[in-house]
Amino acid sequence: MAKTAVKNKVRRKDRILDTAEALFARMGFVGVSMRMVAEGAQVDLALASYHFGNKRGLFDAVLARRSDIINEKRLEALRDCISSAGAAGPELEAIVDAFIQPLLGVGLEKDAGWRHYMELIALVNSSHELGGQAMTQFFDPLVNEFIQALKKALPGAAEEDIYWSHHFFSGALTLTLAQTGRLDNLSSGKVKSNDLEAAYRRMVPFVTAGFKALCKPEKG
Amino acid sequence: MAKTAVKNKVRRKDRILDTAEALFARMGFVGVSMRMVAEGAQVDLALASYHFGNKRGLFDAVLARRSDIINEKRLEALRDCISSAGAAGPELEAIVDAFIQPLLGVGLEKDAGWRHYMELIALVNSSHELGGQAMTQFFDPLVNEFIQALKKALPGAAEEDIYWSHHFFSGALTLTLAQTGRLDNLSSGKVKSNDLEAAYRRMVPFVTAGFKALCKPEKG
DNA sequence: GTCTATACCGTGATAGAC
DNA sequence: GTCTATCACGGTATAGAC
Repeated sequence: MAKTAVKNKVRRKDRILDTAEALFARMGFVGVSMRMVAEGAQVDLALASYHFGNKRGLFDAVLARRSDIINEKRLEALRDCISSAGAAGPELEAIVDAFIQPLLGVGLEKDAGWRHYMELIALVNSSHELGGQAMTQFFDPLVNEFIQALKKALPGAAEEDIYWSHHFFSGALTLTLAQTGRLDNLSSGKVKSNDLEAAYRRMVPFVTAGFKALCKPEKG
Repeated sequence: MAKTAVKNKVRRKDRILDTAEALFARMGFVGVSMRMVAEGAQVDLALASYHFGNKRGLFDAVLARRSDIINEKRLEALRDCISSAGAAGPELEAIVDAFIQPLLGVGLEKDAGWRHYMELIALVNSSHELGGQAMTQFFDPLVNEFIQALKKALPGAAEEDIYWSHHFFSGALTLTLAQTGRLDNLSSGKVKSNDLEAAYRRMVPFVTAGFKALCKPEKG
């Protein structure tokens, strides 16, 4: 039937995206071949090029698919904490929470697709080549919304201090998303780098205190 | 002369390392070919394999060369702040400073070689593939020294909290080392991601406050 | 939309001359 | 130590049948 054909078509396209996501996360853009993607997705080699134009088009499609989803959730969380706060705006801690809760606090890491996506974001954010381009494109429209809320919650703070604080926040978050296991080695197994719930609980107070210490009202 | 021959030999080996460092930093391990390294170093293709065994050997040699240098400086800074402190040990802030000052506070970014190396470390630390392996190998012996000092400066704190705090610290630091320009875009040019001195000044109070907020003495 | 087949080029590695 | 030459393989991309 037509229904089945359409369903099948979608399935293949999504299978290609899923496979590419997992491979890009583990081996980076250049480390992945179109052959590997096709094989993993159990699809013909030419099909990925047909759907996404070329390898870079596939890569961007992988990034865009879940950034749309996650940014919507984060924006919703931000709007929620703004609307439930008074006229003075939400507390700093609530803003910090809204930024990471949709990523770290909902068990996404149990889903293999999301886990691969998180690893990929970690890689991209720290890449001198892609970090200033792809992250700006896919995430910074959302980050700007958070920056506005942070400015309100930190009255009198220098803009530069807010941007740097958010940068440190971003570094802590994305390294966490990478789940490299380094922390397991370092702590002789006492801490698990894939325990995102534990990271989430601790990142909120850590980062909130950092913002408060750095973003004090300007003198004069 | 023999002198010149040896000098030339060393020069070539170092040229290979310098070129590989720059290329690995920008394109990652798989993104770089031995041919690109040879061409950049103006050296024959087979020479890199001769000196370093294979591509992975070259990569490890690149990582090891400067990690030895930088870790020695950091250890020296740590020992200095320990010996100038009293029996109670150094302040938390001094330990945090010792960890990043040799990297961020001495103008290393003006040297192209060091800049490439910093970009490379950023990439490796966030890589699910390499982060839990190469970083453990090349940096964690040093990190363990710092963890010991942190434990003394944060009496009664849970070990897990100290490890997580250091992890957030590491994320903030390595994203800074990447110098991706994302911060420039986000702030409309008000903040420059390659201004490591500005990052250094701000990271110390940010991270110190984070440690203090998270690593409080355990109850009961 | 899907697949077969293939063009064409770059890859890491090494054997062997000098 | 250095270089030439070469191997066997895997890379992206696409033309064209169905």
